Amino acid sequence: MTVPQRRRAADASRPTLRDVAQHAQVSPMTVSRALREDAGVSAATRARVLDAVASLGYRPNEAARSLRLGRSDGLIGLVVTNLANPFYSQLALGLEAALADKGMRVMLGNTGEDPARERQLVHDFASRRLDGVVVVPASHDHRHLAPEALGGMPVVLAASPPVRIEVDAVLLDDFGGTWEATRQLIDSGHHRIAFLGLPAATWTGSERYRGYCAALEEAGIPIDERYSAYRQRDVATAERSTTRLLELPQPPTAIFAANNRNTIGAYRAIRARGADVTLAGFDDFELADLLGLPLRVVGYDPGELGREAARLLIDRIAAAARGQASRPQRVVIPTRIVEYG
Amino acid sequence: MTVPQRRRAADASRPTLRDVAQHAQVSPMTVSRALREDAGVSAATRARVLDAVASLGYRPNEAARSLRLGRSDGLIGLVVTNLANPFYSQLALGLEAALADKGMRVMLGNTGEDPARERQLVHDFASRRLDGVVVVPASHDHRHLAPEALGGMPVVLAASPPVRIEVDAVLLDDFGGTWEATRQLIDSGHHRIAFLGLPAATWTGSERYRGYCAALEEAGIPIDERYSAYRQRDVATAERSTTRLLELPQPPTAIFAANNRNTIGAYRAIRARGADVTLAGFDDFELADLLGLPLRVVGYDPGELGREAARLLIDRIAAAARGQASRPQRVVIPTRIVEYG
DNA sequence: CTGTTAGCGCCTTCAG
DNA sequence: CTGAAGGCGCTAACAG
Repeated sequence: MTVPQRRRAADASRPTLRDVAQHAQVSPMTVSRALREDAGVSAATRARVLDAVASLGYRPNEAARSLRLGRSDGLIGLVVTNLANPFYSQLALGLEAALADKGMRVMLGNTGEDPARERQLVHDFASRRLDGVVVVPASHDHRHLAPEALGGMPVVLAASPPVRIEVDAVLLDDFGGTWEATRQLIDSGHHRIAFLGLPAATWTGSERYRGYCAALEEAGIPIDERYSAYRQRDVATAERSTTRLLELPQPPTAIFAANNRNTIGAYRAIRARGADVTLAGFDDFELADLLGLPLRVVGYDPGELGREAARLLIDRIAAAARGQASRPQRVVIPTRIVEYG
Repeated sequence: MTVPQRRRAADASRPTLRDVAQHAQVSPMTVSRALREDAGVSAATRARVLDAVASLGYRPNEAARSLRLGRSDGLIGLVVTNLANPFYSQLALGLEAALADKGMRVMLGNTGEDPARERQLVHDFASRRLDGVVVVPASHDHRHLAPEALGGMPVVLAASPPVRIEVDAVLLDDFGGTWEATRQLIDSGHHRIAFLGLPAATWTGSERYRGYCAALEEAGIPIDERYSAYRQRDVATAERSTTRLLELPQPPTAIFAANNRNTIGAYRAIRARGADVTLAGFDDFELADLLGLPLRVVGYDPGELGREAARLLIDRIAAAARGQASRPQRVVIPTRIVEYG
């Protein structure tokens, strides 16, 4: 029978609570308490402990802590569809900042719009016992995102409301922002307004289309399908769709683009043809003011989405820890119209 | 004496390996082996195990695994200065993608250019026993980033080479890219070329300035300090600095901007004054082609930085696991000149 | 091929 | 105010 070694050899591994205890001539328990400021440790002892911690360069092992506590220590997952999109990276930054304030961290996952990958990621996050997860869903049916399916891990959706599950969500005022911008186009005398849309199956896509339709309807302008049949996600496709719109016998005099990809694609097409069309779109973006074309965008603070998601998640986690279950909340981030050019 | 309860009550906690073992009528060890495809489990047993896993919805507890193995399971830290900058978010995306391929994950940290926060983040990551960390340093002295100071956690620097420590690094061809772009400005007949720089204490700032100086020197053009004394990080400051340059008695006929913030700031100033100045800069950016001004940029693939960092780190981690220590590597991502307008 | 033993580092519970 | 015991879920090292 071999003697089990207390430490896995003299490798570069960090000192443990035991080492600190030995160094400070106290029991491990006392060190643990001293470090967590658990009332009931004399000032003198605490000082000795902190001294030992400093001189050994001790840092607690989060894995052990997690295991013992049954939860990760302040780790939140973030699942987005495309981090290269400034919208999501700013959301990530807002989330990171809000959590870092509370000593928490973000674990990152990118789905590339693939629902299978989304499912895989949240399950992995659940395995890792993260305290919670913020998801910008790529899927339409969210049942795999239910906390009950994830070992009780709280979930907050961002940019899209829950479907077939009940969880908190942070949303943009997709409908209202689009409605307002469209109304302003109408007010400036436009009647033939085209809509350059996102895939209709997406929440943002359909809400923004709804806002557009509502504004037209309200003004008594019939919705002409020829002006709204194009649904695309990337700049190149948006550009082609716009070109087709501009080639109609009676081209639109204004275009509302459902997001920054579409706005930029539309801009490229308009500029390439030197067309006389007024452009408006959802999402503000850098350099929007320098395009040399009157442009009206629906702006908002993407970081705020992240910060609000953090808030909802932290509240939810705290409630769960107390065994409380409250009704899912829904927060809407306001939008504002910004005019350029 | 109380009976210690095996499970912490009937809460929403996930089934454990033991539960699976019981369900499959085998020992926990067998389940462990079956799941990790550790050779030496009969096909029949494995099938029973997998069955039990499926019916219980079992997922391994990563915290326990980490604790037992003394390392986190495929977790890499990423510390950047500003995730809102597309450069870093694309780097993050490249890293995430490269790691996800190997079942690994990224933990995110944003320093906001604050060295104190950088130090805090890497130490926290070390506490969490991450397998390694990629850092875009905000600090100038990197001793706090030495693996020896971090419990042996491997470190890879990005965008900036190590100072006072020896670790792997992924760099851009800051010098070469700038040199080439400046040379091209000279070749097109420019003599009074201004340099709109980053803080001189930064690696990228000084390397790019060096490239600019080298090109001028090579062409026999003396370096005129009045054309290169401005060093700034954000668009607004760059715009003001450019305006000052344009107001010189003998304004420059061309400007090289050290990064996309400076290029955009310069563009704003040039456009506001309707100045006749040729613009070039480091970093490609969206809409660069639509500014309606001839523009030459030093382009490269930011995602490649992340992917290369992943590669270096994975190699380093594997080597460390084998107890090998090889010389630090340095990878340089090539740049290319892109012309617009 | 499968099971037993022991312990990773920490914290909850109970004794002193 | 401090210490001892024990176990969170998993797996390396030994039996059988």
